[in-house]
Amino acid sequence: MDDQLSQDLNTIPLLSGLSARTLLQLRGVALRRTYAPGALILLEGDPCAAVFFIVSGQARIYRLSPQGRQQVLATLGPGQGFNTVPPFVPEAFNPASAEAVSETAVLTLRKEDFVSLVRVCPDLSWAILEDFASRLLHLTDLVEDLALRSVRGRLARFLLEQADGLYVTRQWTQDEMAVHLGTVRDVVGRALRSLVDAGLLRIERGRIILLSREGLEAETDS
Amino acid sequence: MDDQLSQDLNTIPLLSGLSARTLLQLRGVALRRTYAPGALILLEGDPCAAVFFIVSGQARIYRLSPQGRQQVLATLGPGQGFNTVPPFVPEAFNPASAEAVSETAVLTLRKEDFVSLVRVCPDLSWAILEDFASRLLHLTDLVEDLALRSVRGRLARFLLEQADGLYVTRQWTQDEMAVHLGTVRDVVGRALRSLVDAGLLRIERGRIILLSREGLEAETDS
DNA sequence: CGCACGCTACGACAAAAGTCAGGTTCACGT
DNA sequence: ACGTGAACCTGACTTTTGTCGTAGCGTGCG
Repeated sequence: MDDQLSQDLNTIPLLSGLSARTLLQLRGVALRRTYAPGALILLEGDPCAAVFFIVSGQARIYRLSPQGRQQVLATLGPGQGFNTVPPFVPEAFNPASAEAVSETAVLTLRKEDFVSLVRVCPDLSWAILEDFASRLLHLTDLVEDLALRSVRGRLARFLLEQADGLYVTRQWTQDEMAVHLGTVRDVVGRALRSLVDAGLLRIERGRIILLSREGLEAETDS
Repeated sequence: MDDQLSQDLNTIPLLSGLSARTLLQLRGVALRRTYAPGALILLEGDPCAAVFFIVSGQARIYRLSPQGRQQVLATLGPGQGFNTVPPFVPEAFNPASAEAVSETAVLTLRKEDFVSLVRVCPDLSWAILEDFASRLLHLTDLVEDLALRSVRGRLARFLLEQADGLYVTRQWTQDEMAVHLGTVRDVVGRALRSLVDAGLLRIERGRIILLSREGLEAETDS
């Protein structure tokens, strides 16, 4: 019983807690797929056919504007699910696009299978409630950011979030930051420089050093 | 059994579908309160003590910036609930402020009562899932609006949404629109005028007339 | 009637955000 | 070594957004 699919299921907290009986059922309907880096997993506006859970790799969830600008809603890693919202509303369309950041493996469930699973399993429905709740909070923060803060303020917040202590080690390109902050590369570049000029940051190859968390916190408002 | 509380419960779809037994339980723990127009119902950042359901009136849910600017997240009417999210996350703080728009009556449940109610009642938890799902979609749209559209575009979308056919009858002040659109009064004023100049709107006392829904749809992108 | 108040109009201005073009650096593969 | 492309820097420029002060206009009320 510890084949590929079982291992995959174990990496997904939402599903791994299910009863042995439900798991057995699940094995019959779950499908495993992999995507190359950059591959489109689903397109916003399409009818919702399935829900996804990431086994390995990362996926970026985003919206596109008519002009082609992006806004990232979330970047998800192993164990997290996406496109789990539309099954619960009457007209089920994918609310956002998703693409693989790195080589990414997912489990998919047809919408109907997912819904009936949730119906019979209170634990699962509770887990999804918690998931939705935290996503609502996250989106609310994002809305506040976009509506009430300048790019500079958003960038400061973003860096504070990303930083592990004083160091942001993950390599972010300005373009990536831009789509997270709801703006464009050039503007991120300027904002970064202006924070550097203000003595709040230092940029070295491959990482960013926060010289003053307090200073950045202050930039946060406005 | 058809006292005040029963009537109140009946106006709330989320709760009215509960079993007679659960309802009885509910009657013991639900509290009725009323708020004058403009009264603050809850303040963002405070520890979450209770969840709310509107019996009559309206409530505006919003976030405040350090500078005092607002962003409205939702305006809710009878039957709808708010502050229902924090009970599902580990550290429960009110995610937003709420104030009564008109004279407003609410039922409140202590967080713990609400949670145990959800735990024992699958119908309720399903209903909340649906509620959360539609709120996630709504917030996602809001994020796209704020990140990817100009004020002009947002205003166009807003008016199209508000309009019943070609007429927006509800009296919106520019200030109210501004807090919905994540901007300030002056800017809404300018955007309105520019849409009027473009021949897409006419403004009469007490209402706004959309002269061309197609034209406004076009303004929608950007 | 006259006054206060809320809402709006308008113009001038400042700041922020977005756009564009040219040039630099650096990693990578041939 | 060389070319290529991605990422980034830079400055100039436009547009959008935000801010301010002043003024008009209607409604309601003493």
